[in-house]
Amino acid sequence: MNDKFFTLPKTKQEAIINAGFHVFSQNSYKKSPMSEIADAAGISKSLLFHYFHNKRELYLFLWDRCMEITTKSLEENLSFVPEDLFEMMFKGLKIKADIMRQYPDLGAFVVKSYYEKDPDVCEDIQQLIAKYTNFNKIAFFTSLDSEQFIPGLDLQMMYQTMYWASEGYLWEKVQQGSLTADEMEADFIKIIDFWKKAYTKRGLT
Amino acid sequence: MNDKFFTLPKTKQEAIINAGFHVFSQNSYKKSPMSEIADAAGISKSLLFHYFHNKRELYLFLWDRCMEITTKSLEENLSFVPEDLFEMMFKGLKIKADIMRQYPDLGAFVVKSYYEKDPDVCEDIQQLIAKYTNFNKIAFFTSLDSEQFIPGLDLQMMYQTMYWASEGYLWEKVQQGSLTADEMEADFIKIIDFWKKAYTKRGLT
DNA sequence: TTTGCATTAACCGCTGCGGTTAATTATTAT
DNA sequence: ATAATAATTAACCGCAGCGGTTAATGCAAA
Repeated sequence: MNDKFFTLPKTKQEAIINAGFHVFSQNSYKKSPMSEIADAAGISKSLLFHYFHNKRELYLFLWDRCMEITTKSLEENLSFVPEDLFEMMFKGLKIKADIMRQYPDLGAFVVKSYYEKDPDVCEDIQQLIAKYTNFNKIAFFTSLDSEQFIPGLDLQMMYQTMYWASEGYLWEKVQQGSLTADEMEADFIKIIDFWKKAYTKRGLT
Repeated sequence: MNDKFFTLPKTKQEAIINAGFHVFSQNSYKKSPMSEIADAAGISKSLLFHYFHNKRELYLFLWDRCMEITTKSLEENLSFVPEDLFEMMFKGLKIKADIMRQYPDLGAFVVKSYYEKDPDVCEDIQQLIAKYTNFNKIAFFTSLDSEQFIPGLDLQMMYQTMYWASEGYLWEKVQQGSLTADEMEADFIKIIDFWKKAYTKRGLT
């Protein structure tokens, strides 16, 4: 790729990146036109080809940025890991919200590219994916077998359903196209509070 | 459309329908080629155009079938509505599983077409959607303010998170492409059992 | 063998794609 | 002011793939 891309003002760089995330997350690789990305970024197609020599290069670059963005965010925010599961969960979702604030379609892009079949990029992605063990699993680092939960509760199932619920929530909001990170954070405070009350000993009454 | 379609053996009819659901659920309306649908159905493009005069017609027909399939399934399975919320929830998910068994991509097709923006079909879909108040809301018909739940529990939040979790579960499985209805049913038994234990008075201990 | 139907191959005009080239605009140096 | 240089785009190219049509096949019944 052309290094001049990095001399661009950060806002323009991110406009292009987000445009890429958006288009590639909505369509398959093959059916994601460079022209559409350029339009979404507010530049001409020619200029986009000036920075990235071809579509493949842009796509792979975007994937690389994904990893960079998320790992960096994790490093910054998980310098210390909360003991409490709910704290942990909330922190994880907050990180996700923060990323989403800046890169609204990054999450969808990751998922889409994860299942991309196009032979032009498929192998490269699969190769890079190995490193990208995402932060959904961080909760496992936290101790689960604590005294705080109501006795007899299936803790693994508890975590599983909580995870599914947050995914379902996100999916609903994304589909509606109305996911602001602020709203998300506010909702998750309520949701996690509900779980805490329902699942821990001193939660209710 | 050409009525000869209905004289086809049911298996072939459903092959075409499922092919349509599949392609239209993976791509936007505009980027869903008829040729791809024909291939997936195992027939030639010409023959597909013989049964459906144009793409729009096929698309609208598929939407119509969606409504038909789901409403019919609801009528058959909800002749009586269980009082218990968890029974209700399980029954709803079982219905969804049954449909998915026969039409694996129906659900995804509905969602995709719900948010379809193409002016060729957008208005028609939006018009038809009004009637299609889906069965996710049926749980509301069941009495929630029962004595069975542990006191102080936010029942609306409980239902909401349960709903999100089932959506998240389904999404995960669909993305993995590994959604067998049997596995799904077995999982839901376990999941709902967990909720029942956690949320009702006589659940644990 | 012929009729009639199911099915497809081949085709058509056109759009939109990835990518290039030449021209235009904006910026800087002199 | 002007020349030189860089940023940006309009116009273009060859081609693939689209929706849809037409003419040709295969094939069973009469």
